[in-house]
Amino acid sequence: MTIKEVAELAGVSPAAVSRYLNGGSLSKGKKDIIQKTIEETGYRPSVAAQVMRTGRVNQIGVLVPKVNSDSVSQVLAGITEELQNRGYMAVLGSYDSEDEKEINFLRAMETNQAAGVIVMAMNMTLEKKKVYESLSMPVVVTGQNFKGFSCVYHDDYNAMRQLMKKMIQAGRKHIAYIGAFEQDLQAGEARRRGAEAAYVEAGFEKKQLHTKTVGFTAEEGYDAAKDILKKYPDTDGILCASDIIAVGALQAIRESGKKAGEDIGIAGVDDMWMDRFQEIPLTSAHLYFKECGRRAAKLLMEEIGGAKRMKEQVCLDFSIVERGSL
Amino acid sequence: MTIKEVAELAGVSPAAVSRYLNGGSLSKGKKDIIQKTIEETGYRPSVAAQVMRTGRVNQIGVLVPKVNSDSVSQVLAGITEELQNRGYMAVLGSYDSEDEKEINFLRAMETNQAAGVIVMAMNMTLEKKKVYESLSMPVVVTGQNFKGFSCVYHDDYNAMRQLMKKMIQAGRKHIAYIGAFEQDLQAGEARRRGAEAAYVEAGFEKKQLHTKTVGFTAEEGYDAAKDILKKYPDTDGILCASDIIAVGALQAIRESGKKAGEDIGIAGVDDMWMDRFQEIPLTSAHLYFKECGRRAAKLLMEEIGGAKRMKEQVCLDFSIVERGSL
DNA sequence: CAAAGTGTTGAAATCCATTTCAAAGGAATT
DNA sequence: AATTCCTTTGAAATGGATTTCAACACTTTG
Repeated sequence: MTIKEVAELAGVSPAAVSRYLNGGSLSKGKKDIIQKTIEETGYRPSVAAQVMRTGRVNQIGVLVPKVNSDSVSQVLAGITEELQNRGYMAVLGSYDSEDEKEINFLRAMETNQAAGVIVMAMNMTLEKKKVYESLSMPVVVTGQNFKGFSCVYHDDYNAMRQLMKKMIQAGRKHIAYIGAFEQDLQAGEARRRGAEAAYVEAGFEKKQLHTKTVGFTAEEGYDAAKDILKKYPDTDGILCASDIIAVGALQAIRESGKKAGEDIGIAGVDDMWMDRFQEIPLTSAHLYFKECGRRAAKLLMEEIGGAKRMKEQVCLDFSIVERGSL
Repeated sequence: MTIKEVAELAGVSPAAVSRYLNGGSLSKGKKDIIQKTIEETGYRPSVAAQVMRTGRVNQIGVLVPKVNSDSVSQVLAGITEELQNRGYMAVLGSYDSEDEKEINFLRAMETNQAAGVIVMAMNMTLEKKKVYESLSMPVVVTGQNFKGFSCVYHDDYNAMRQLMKKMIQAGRKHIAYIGAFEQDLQAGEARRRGAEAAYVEAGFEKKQLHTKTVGFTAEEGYDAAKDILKKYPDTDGILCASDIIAVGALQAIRESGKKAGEDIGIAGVDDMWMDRFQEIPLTSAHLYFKECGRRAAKLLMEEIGGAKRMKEQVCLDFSIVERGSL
């Protein structure tokens, strides 16, 4: 079923049908007959032809790290929700620090004439930066502040700073920090700095803060905490860069015979659903992941619409959820 | 940069360039000059024009429930991985029991001329079934066995049957079952039947099995378990339709003053990463979610390639991971 | 040496909707 | 009645690739 056939059936020109679909000037009589014909035939215009002619596609490339964390899928959910509401679709690309694949995806999106791209936090190389800058479509970055692009990210620095502050307020003296690298490279960095800042602000010396940096898994959190507890038996507080890591650390604390929340304070970031179902409900910083995705999508829509001239850096708020594990 | 311009620069016809790109017959000399020209110009053919002409798009619609569980994103990861490897892209649609949106997405995929659709488990209404059957492209369903379509799903029935068997073997006599509805409607049903089957096979009477059915959240698992423990204080085993539910139930057990794994056996399904970090490591049935996604994508590719005539129902295996909570 | 077969080539048709342009009709103004 | 000004309309151009078809060059065969 093509526009031509519909036009013939309705006894009008294809141009008239096109105008009907796109809101051009048209007499009432023709409008009616065309509407009727379209309904009867179930005609839907060919997207390919439309793209061909107009050069506009209602698709957005979304580049996602393979890391299968809850936060990633929440951001993704936020993105798709917002895109869907605005009549756009998300085309998914996942990467796992394979730069080549990532670049291929971006290039593919470009030749697909996608309207834009949303990229979830990733480590940026110089080569990739060039590719991003060369893209002919707007780009929005989530999860980190990436100069030169619109971004939506969390206040990782202050979230962790606050947590550290609270932990110190809770009377902890010998604190360790288990940080995270991988993916959220920049976020991991910001969280570490936040922890250090509060630590130093409280009058401690920076070198007293035992720090370990691990991947985003409970296993590694477990190993790190085990190690810390062995090396520094007087540790009475463990701050983790994420709840996943904290869950691992909790296990290590448990095995050490000490009690989390009493002998050893602990906290993480992300406010995952299982936090309140830990033996000692886990204190955490709630980050608004879904909102992050939504905002990113909104920002992109604005850039696509041309309403926005300047890149915008959105730093999302957080809230500390105290559950007694400090 | 169009094919025409490239052709002119290379001193050949557009047809020759097209043949170069698509592997038609071409003399060595022309191949070389065309390759050189394409490299120099960075030409990439317009996807829209290709679709227009060939009617084929390397895009697959993927319909995902909004439920933000780990398993869903694992399946999704499997799907995108496989699709990407084969040069296809996933276009994401998420729904939340809003039939209309779901149907819209399918129709949109159809007019986009997507090569196929993968649908993650969902509850099927008669109206929707009609839509699915009317689609002009192949469909693969994951997470449930849906007559008339190719499917990849888990052996939910036997997974739960085995777990129940093991729980009974562990000496538990007063067992409760917390089932799940929502999304995986069929899977939830199969799991319940599996639990009941093993229960009856062991010589118990079906009505003795206290059953509750809840949503896919730890909160509801907690509430249900709390309720069960209050109503039936002699309960010594709780089998849960998912680990998420089990995590909630564990909390209820903890609060009741009893000890999981000793006073009360417990197990779930999904083998989530946090299972081994529970106070009492949680026994579970490992389901191969990523593989599920991969298989679904493979199946779809076969249908698209036309290699396959018959619909295929793939039932994936599972494996019980005993961790001592029974 | 003619005939048949093989492999290259480019011109032109095709896919389907949008948009420009000019024509035509009708209403309003002089 | 003549002119101007809208509005409505369809013919035709357009976008960028693929593919058919016929022509051509070159081998191979009889």
